[in-house]
This record gives sequence, C-alpha cells and structure tokens, in this order.
Amino acid sequence: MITHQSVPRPADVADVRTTNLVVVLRFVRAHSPCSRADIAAATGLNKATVSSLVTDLLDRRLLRETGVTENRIGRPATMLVVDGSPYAAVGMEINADYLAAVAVDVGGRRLLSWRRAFDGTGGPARGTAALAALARRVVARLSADGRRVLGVTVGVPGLVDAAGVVRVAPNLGWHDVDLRADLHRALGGAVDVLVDNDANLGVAAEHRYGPHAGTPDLVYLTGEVGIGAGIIAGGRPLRGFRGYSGEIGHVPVVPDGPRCGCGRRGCLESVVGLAALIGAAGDGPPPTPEHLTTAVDDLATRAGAGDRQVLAALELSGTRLGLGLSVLANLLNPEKIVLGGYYVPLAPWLLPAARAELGSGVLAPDAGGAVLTASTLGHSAAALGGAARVLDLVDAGRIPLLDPA
Amino acid sequence: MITHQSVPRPADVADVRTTNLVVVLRFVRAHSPCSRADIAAATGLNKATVSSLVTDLLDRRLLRETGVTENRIGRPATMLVVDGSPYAAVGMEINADYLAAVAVDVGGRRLLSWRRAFDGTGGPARGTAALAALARRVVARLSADGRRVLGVTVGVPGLVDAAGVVRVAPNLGWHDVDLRADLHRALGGAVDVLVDNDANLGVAAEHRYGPHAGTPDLVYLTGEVGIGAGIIAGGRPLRGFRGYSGEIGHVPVVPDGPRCGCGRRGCLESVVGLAALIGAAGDGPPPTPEHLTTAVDDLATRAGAGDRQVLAALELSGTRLGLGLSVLANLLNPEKIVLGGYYVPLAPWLLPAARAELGSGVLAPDAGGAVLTASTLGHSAAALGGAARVLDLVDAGRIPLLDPA
DNA sequence: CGAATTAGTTTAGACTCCCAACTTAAGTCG
DNA sequence: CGACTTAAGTTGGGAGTCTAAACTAATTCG
Repeated sequence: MITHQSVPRPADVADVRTTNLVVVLRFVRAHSPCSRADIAAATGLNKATVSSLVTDLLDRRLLRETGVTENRIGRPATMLVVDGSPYAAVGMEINADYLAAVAVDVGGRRLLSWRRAFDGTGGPARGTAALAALARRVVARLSADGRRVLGVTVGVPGLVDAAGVVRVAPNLGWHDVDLRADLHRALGGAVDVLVDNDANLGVAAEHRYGPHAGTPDLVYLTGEVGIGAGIIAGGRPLRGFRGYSGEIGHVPVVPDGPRCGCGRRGCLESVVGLAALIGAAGDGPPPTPEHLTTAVDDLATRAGAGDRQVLAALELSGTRLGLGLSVLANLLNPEKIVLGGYYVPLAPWLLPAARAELGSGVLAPDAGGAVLTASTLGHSAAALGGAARVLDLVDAGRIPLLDPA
Repeated sequence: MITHQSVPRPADVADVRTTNLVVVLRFVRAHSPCSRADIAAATGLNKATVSSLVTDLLDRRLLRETGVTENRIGRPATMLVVDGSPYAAVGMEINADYLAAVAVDVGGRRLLSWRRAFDGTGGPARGTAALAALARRVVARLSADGRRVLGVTVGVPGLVDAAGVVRVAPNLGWHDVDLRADLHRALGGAVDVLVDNDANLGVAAEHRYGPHAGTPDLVYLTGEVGIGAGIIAGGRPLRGFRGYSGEIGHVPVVPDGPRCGCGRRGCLESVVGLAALIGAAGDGPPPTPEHLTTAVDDLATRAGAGDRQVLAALELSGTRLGLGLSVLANLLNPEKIVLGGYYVPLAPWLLPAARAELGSGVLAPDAGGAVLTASTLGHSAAALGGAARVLDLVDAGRIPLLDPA
C-alpha cells in the first residue's frame, strides 16, 4: 500500500525572502497606490525590510514608483504601484467551435485577446497543431514587444490529469492526448506550458478578475453543451485525486427525465445543458454545434420579447439548475456560484428561479450564504483564466527576474 | 463590497525553523526509527541543520533516541523515534445517546478512551454541562499523569461555524450554542477548545489513524440517523464559506421517493438513513432512538443468517448509497470514501452494490480512482478525530515546549 | 526659521541554513 | 593487532534574512 504520509518540503532563508516579496507585491496590488510606510504598518514587516523588498521588486520592474507624493504634514511618501509590464502570461482555450488566446502582463493589464472560429472536432493532431501555431504567434508578438513570457496555460473541455494529459474530451473527440508535452515541444521548450480543464480555468478567471475576486470558496459553472464546475475551496483549486473534480453534469434532477449520455435519466446536463435548453423552447430540430450561439441569441431575443413558451422553459430550467446547484452547495458550501458560457445571455430569465430553488434546497440557513450570479467576464473566460493561472504561479513564489539586458 | 484580496502573513527566520522542525518530526513519524543521516538524505536538509533540529526536538521530548544502533560498516547511527509522551491531545463527542472522550499523546498513542450513555436531547445547558464535567475529568486525569494538555476538540452532530458556535444540531435540539466559549470557560481558560462537526472529525480521524492515513483526497460518511460527509481535499479539510460543507444527505436518489424532512422526495438521507434502512427491512414500527444500535445489530444478524428480505433491502440501499456517492465523487474526485457509524456493521452487504453503482455512476474512468471502504476505527471515531485535530495543529507549526520543570 | 512629524535608510545584531573540515565509532583486511 | 575504510554526527565560518534603533530627509506648522 502506498502511504501518502509525505513530508512537506523543508524551508530555508531564501523562502522567507520569497514569501515576503509576495506579501509586498500582493499588498501593493490590493492597496495601490501606497507607500513603503503603509506596507510596513499593514503587514507588520519592519520598515527596513520593506525598503529592501521594495528595492528588489523595483529592480525586477514588478513595482513602479509613481513619484506622486501626498500632501500632508511630515516627509512626503513615494507612492508605489504594480508594474509587471516586462512579463506576460498567456492563456488559451480550445473548444468545439473556436480557439482563443489572451495575454496579460503581471500587473494584470490585458495585452491581447484573440479569438478565431475553428472546427475543434477535426482530431487531436489538427487541434494541437492549430493551438501550437496560435501559441507561437502569441509568443512571437509578445517577445517582439520586449516582454518575457512566463507561461502558457491551455483550457480544454474535458478531463485533464495532473500531468497535462487530456484523458477524454468528448466534444473534441480526444483521448489521451499529451497536449502539454506537444505544446511545450512546439514552443521550443522555452516556455512553461500547463493544461487544465476549462471549468477550472473559468473559476481561476473569476477568482482573479471577477467582481468577487479573491473569494476563497468560489464555484464557476460552464454553460456549454456539457456542464462542468470549476471549484476553488479554501482559496485553492479543488482538483481531486486525479484532477477530475467538478463533474456536476450528472446530478439527477428530474425523476424519470430524458435519458442522458451517461445511461441514467434526468441528469442535470441532459435537462439544462444547452441542447436541452434550446430543445425545451421547442422550435424544430436541435441546432447543429456551429449554430448554438445563434440559437442562444435567438432564445434570449424571444425571452426578451415576452415569448410565453420560452419564458416558461427558461424558468423551469432555472429551477432545475438551482436544484442541481443546491446539491453542490450542500456539499461545498461556496460563497459565490458564477454561471458562465451560454448561461450568461440567458441569466436574466434563469437566475430568479435558480436562486429560489437554491435557497430552499440548501440545508444550511440562507443557502449557507451562497450567492448565485452570472459571469461578467465575457467570452474566452477560460483563456483569461489560463493567464490567471500563470499569474497564480507568481503569487505562489515564482517571482520573475528581469533578463540582464 | 468586501474584497477578499487578503495578503498572506509575512514570514521570518523563525518560521523557517518551525517549518523544518515539523519536517523532521513528520519524517521520523513516517519512517521511524531512523537516524539523523537518514533525515538529512531524505529531506535535503543539511546534516548540521538536522542535528540542530533533532537536538531541539529531543529537548522538547517530541523525539527520543532509542540508543539502538545498526550493525554495518561505518559509525553506527543513533536511531530516533517519536516520543511526545509529555503532551496530550483530547477529543470529545456528544451525540443523541452518548458522550465520548479520547486522549492521545503527540506520538499518537491512545491514552484513554471513555464512553458513557447520555441523553443528548436534554437541551444545550445540560449537554454543555455534561461535556464540561467530562472534559474537566479528562484534563485532571492527564494532568495528574504529568501530561500537558495541548487542546480539546469537541464533535457535534450539526452545523458548526468557524467560531465554534453550534448553529443547528437537530438531533440534540440545539440552536446557536456557543459551545467553544462555554467549554473554554469551564476549563478555566487554560486549554484551547475547538468545536467541529462530527463528520469533519470523522474524516480527521481517518486521515490520521485510518488504514489510508494521509490520503489527501478523502471523504468520510457518517452513518447515523442523518448522513453527513467530512471532506479532506488537497490534504486540507474542506469547510466552505461558513463551515457548512458536507451536507450530502439531500442528494436526490429515488425519483418520487418518500418525503424527506427537507420537503423534497427521495433524498439520500430519507432513503438510506438509518431509520430508512431499518424500516426497509420491514419489521414493525421504527425503533426509538435508544434502540437503534440493537436494531442495527439485529439487521446484521439477520443478514448474516441469509434473511432474503433483509439482504434485498440492504442491496437496494447499497445501490442508492452508491448513487448518492457517485454524485459526490463526480464533484470531488476523492481517492477514498470511508463509511462510518452504523454503516460499518452493515458494510458487508451494503458495499458490493454501492461499489458497483459508484463505478458506473462516475463519469471519470474507473470511478476517478475512488475506492469505497468501511471504517475500521470503531466507535467514537469523531472523538478520535477531535484528538487528531489537535495534533494537526502541531503539524501546522504549533510545536509544544516542555514546561520548565 | 526652528520644531514637529512622518518617510525612508543605515548600521549593528540575532538567527537560520549551508558548506567544509573535523571528530567519532564502527567494520575490514593484511 | 593495527592501519585503512566507511559512515554518523559535530564544529566553525560564511551568507542571507529580519529586526531594532539611530540616523537622515523632506515637508508642514507656528
């Protein structure tokens, strides 16, 4: 029997430095602009230590002095803000019908945001090649701008294990694709590559850029053909034993409902997945994958126009979604649940019923505090989350150093 | 809007020492007996550093030299084992029909294990008083033995918030009882007191003392009148926003099943909770709370004797339990799921069907690796977990110091 | 213009880990 | 039996970190 009684990594004095560099960096990010004295007072670090840390971060161009000083008694303070512009983090996303890439600098500023239509169902070889080509272009562009690329994270709609191998991606038709190694090779081995599930990256994006950024118990729900949850619990991503957490699509919500791909009946996904949503509105045959966006827009338009059938279908779907989410909320007690993907345009009609059901279905009073909202991050949330994931590495202690130029 | 963008605590050189003391302590615990040289080789710490750390731990009597040396070429090694006997951790448990207390030393050795019948439904005042009296006796006994009590953790069947206030404990009839403060006061303010949900402590016990100790993604299921899950994810307890995680009892598993206390139909708890289990075996009126243990024993006896009705009922219950667990496993992807409480004696008949259903109900291949077993910790698992929780504090860096005697 | 106030730097000291040399205590072998 | 080999553990010096206290710097107040 394998014993998991692993021993944590020892620490040394350099780790103290790293920890405190991150403390200062995060403090400035959260309280920008601020002075060295502010940092010392708030963190408890000594003034001298703060000065030393700040000098280090200025050298790395992770901070910048705004020169601006305040106007009150005593010596004026030099204000600090986050810079980070010499470093870039890249996030990418492959889906059944598009590729996306987003780059941000370490200060969090959006550097580029590309999106192109793409038939993701053409097999892993073509998908990987397209991703690699896009990644190379992004990296080349960023390098040309003089930025160092700290890493690339790719989001995939499917099960991804800890090593970055895509185990199953039903909508892409992928099995056991070692995307991480392939991309790493395609980028000349020069850039760190991570691969993760799109829901996990969605929640990473919300955790860094959403209106509730920093919420330590956060859930993000992808609203695509399939439904997946990205979970942050206790401030850290919840990945599970093999990285397969968040498969909420098969919670039973409708007794004797329609048969689901998993073999059971009335699963959340088969009832409030996108196909079901469109089907429930009841106009003819289900749309082909390429026309899902149009179909959703159409649905939203009809709902906005007061179409009774659509309104009723969306309300019912909201209730069922809320039921599924109540199961999740009972298990995880999240603070925020964010709906993403195609749920966003339909949120005005889904949310009221979903919230009501969530409130009544959670055992803890007041739904355990859980608040249900729709994402405001727009399209390519997973790609944005990929970039966020790279920035998380910085926050975890991988403080980048400027090339000796 | 409250921003959660909190900044982590700064580190200093003393934290390095603490971290490394824990590294050495945990290494010895996992690889006892071992030499200083073994520790240095395995952890990467310098020999000199290890010597210094070990000296410190010997002074605190957290380690002990066994004097025993090996028999091979080169200077013989002084072997080290965990001591910890001067320090005691206490766990307690209150339930509808009993009180329990367990004490262990920091080496993990069981010091005492008390259990007494008690009517927990007599209201919070009587329950708190009884717990306090028991705690005082335990602490007095340990002190008389010359042990320093590091802390007491109490398990309660209900929702407990982060401050140790029991929000709701249905089976005890408690609401908003500040048990932590009450007990802390009753113990003269001299001992740290923690309060937690019994399922959370059950999983803490399994995580430290179970056959799969150390498994970072572990779930424990209480099998009492209610069903609750204690969750460890990524090596840390999953508590959720307000500490209300693990409420698995209301996953819908039987379409149009019996009405549950929560108002819906076919909830896991109403279908495979203890009352339902006994009811499904079909002999007369449901037993009163005091006779549940007897009723379960009777069920096990009849199943062992081959009673068709009981066997069929248990198999069906196992299937439904497996269905509920598959929802949990899809969301959390645990490595081990341990059944506790009254499920243990019934496990031989519940497990096969539950495992089959779990295997087919989880989307990830091979149930995502999840293995379902019955607890081997016996009664008072929550109390044992309470003691484990106190020891977790040591592992988190609260290294105890011997009183200057 | 000097006192008060606040920001930030310098310097000395304590603590930690690491490295290299050393001491200690065995077994090995001629 | 004694020199050699092997391995465990200790000692002393060095580098890096934080802290405290003294110091310098820049501004407002009176």
